[in-house]
Amino acid sequence: MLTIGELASYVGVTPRAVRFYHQRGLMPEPERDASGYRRYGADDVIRLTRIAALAGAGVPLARIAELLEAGDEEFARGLAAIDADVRAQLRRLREVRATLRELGSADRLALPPMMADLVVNLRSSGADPERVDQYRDGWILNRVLYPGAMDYWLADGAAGMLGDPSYFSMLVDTMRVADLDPGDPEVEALAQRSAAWIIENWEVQSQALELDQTDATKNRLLDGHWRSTPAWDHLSARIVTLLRAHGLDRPEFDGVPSAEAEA
Amino acid sequence: MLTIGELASYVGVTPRAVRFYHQRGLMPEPERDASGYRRYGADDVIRLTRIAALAGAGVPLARIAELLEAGDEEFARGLAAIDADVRAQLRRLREVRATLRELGSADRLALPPMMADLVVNLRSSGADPERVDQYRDGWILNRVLYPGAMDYWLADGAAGMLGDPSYFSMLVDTMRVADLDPGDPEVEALAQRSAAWIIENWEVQSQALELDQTDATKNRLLDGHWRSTPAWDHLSARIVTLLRAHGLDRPEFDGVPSAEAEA
DNA sequence: CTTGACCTTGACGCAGCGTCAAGGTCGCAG
DNA sequence: CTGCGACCTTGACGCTGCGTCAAGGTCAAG
Repeated sequence: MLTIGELASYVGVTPRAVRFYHQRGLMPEPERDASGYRRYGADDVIRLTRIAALAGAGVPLARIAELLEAGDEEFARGLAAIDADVRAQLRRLREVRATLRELGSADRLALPPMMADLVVNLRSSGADPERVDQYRDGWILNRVLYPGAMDYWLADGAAGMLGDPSYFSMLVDTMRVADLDPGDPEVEALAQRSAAWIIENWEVQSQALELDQTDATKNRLLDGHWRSTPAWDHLSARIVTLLRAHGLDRPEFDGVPSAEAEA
Repeated sequence: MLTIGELASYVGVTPRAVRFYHQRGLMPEPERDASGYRRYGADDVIRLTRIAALAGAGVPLARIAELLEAGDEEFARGLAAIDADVRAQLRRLREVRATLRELGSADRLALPPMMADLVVNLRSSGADPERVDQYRDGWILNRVLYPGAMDYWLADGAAGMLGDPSYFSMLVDTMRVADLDPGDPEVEALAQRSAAWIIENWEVQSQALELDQTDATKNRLLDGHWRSTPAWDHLSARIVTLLRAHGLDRPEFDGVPSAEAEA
């Protein structure tokens, strides 16, 4: 007759695991000797071996209990179900790996690759790192709040728009003017270029925004994120003004303080 | 400003998860409004998004905290470590799947395929199911107690021995005689055939047993497992006698009651 | 004013054991 | 005979990442 330690070591598990299996009803409690030690026989070795084989394959203990009592076909069906489970886990992990690769760096975290590329390029263009962080976070925010718009935008227009060198150069300039005086002529020049670019791409831009329910709370969050320097406030106010003068408007613009109110 | 439920739903997690992240220090506790509700802003949305992205990739929360504070290279190194981790999990799961396939049915559980095949064939040969169970369990026991012997045996001799039709026919007969009278001539005939077969394969058999330390406790377990009917007891006693008469012996034989003692 | 949907803190539950803690036992060496 | 170290016993807490009550307060709409 074996003690619990011997039993466990033969099968390759720990005594604690064996006691746990008793508690869960996977194995019957064996008889005790005079001093209260558990004493095991050949049957217990066999049963524990079968349990360990299933547990090692990742089968949940509750299911092991059923499987060991089940007939052969039921056993096979149970295993098939477990295999399907394992396959699902494998798929999950593979996706996770893909995600991890996509992440690659902090700038890629939570952003689709195309956006992330833009952020990375912007950073290496010598722009103020904190502004780049802010730009990146703005996209994250946008994506979370208006995922439909982002998807549409990426699928339909981004290849052309985000790859456009003139967009990138606008971006670099936008980063640069953040800390200038709002009245600086560079700010006004950038507002003109930006408005022109938006007008050119108006269709794609506004269509995208139709896909999600725009919502005052969300817009306030986005506005709040961008409103950080006087130059940027002025810039966005000017752009809105220019667009409206061109007959283009969006409900979202209402949150932006008008250039007139500033003065 | 957002409530915890809004924040959570935007990012796609539950309020409970957000509170948990606070507790673990992944996110700072935000300010409360007049009635004690947590109020969140854009920064919180961004941070939570980044957290959720990492958590969704299976990164342990403790590590997420470090990663979010880390610089870009450290971030990349951290991700590489996590990726290695995920790869290890993938390997594990793939092994598990292989094991599951190998299991296939209750008879294959905890047995190498070759043994399992034998058991399956034996079962379909019409042998008494309970005897087949006992035979199968005997192999499981053997494998657990003397794994070295099993490995050697399978690698070196099993292909020839276990595939041998005469071994299989012996096996079928062994199942059949279990409930006969020990004095039945069939039992004696089987003993003769079995002894002859063992003598023929003596080298492989005894070499295998040298690989593990044979141990009285283990042998008692094995003996106890087989000693179940008078006919089988007699059968094994006769086989041992015949082998010894041929000059072949093993320490393990000592546990088997001699045919003379029976009489 | 009443609902119903949120919010608050606090606590337990889940899987599968690992890991003390505090005490009793076994077997062997001195 | 006595120690000593390696076992055994039960009981209880710890780990991960939240889910899920419970018991109460709050908010917005009808």
